[in-house]
Amino acid sequence: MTGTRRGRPRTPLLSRESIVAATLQVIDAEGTAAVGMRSVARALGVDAKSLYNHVDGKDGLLDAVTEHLLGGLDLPSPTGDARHDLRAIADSFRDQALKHPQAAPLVLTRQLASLRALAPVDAVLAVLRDAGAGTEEAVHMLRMLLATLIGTLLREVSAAPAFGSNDREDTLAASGLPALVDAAEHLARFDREAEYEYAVDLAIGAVLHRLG
Amino acid sequence: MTGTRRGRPRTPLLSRESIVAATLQVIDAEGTAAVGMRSVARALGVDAKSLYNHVDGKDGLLDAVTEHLLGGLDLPSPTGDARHDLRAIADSFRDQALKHPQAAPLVLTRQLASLRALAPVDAVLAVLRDAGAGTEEAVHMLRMLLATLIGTLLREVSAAPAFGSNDREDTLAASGLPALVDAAEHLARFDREAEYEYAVDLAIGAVLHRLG
DNA sequence: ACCTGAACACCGTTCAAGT
DNA sequence: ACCTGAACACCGTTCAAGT
Repeated sequence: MTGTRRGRPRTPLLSRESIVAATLQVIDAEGTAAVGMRSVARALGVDAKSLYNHVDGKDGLLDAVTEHLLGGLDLPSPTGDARHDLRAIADSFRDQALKHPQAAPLVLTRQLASLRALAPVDAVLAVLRDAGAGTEEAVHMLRMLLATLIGTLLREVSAAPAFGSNDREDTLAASGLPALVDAAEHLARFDREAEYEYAVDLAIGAVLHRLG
Repeated sequence: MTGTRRGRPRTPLLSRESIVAATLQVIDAEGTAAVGMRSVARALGVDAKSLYNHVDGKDGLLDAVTEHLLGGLDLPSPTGDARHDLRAIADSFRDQALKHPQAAPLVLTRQLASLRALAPVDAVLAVLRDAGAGTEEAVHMLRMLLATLIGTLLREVSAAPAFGSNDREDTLAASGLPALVDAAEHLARFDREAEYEYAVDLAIGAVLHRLG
């Protein structure tokens, strides 16, 4: 008979959150390439196959991490000054991405069919609408700003060509390309903060200028 | 004794170029994820280990492909009109990336310490200098334009969030986020060509506007 | 409900051979 | 010089068991 159950319920060893946390540990310590069912399970002192009870394979694991990171965004409350508000949203995006620089490519490249991803989109659209953009125009502007931000952050976490951080000045100077030789000194330098500010301010300025 | 050699020299089965070509075949047919020493070797009718005679492991294989694609860029000759020239350079970059859409993330994210990557950089700097930018300013502008272009193209080949191609209009409308509900109709549409033009023109316009 | 043992079909890579 | 056989240390994943 299937009557009363015996034995303690035994609290589970794993949870979605503990798995996500362990994955971030692995990423911070050894990079995205080191993430695997086995390495994450090892960090939890458990067998790799156990993860399948909480997460939908390796791809689902990475989705869970991406969703967790997007959920950690803390969006600023709007002040009414469009330039300031757009910049503040971009900053909060960047802050969150740089908390786990090695994990940033996940947030910046994985497309998630999740409501988590939509809050920042809504925030940007709201600011643009308040600044006088039509709905269609606001969507174009959102996408342009997002492209610039993503391109900039990918470069900042070394997941996109920087032209500078890698190439040594003497290599550039020896290239024989005239404009490049001229600029070698500046190409060889790369100040992440300054480059971020320049790119994002220019993009935001362009959008606001178009709004008149 | 080590005298005269006997037997025909036998022309090699493989070459760096044939390997790169086979890799592109695999990528076009099954995507970057399907690239492996074994799958590429299979496409060539050869053993996986043979590739090591021509290419430095899997990473070297991907570098070779990236370098090949960058080498295929055909840069336009400058006309003296900065807006037109910058746009033409961006277009040639995009054309090359879209020849193998599945391979595009390679060119857009791998950083290559190769002279091949420097020709387009020189071209952009030359146009900016001619338009009156100082060397340091030109480098900042180059990097901003590159970030926008890379972000845009990554999205175009579905390697970055698009907010639209994936999310269905009804999902967006049901999100409860007011600005997003308002724009749901436009967010659900995504015209690659139009979005590319909007983003790149806005970025180029911003740079030229700053140059006065 | 949650964890694991056995098992499967994969990987990239080295190194000593073969021609 | 170039290709391969044998071998190694890895992967992700399924499924039937155990508690």
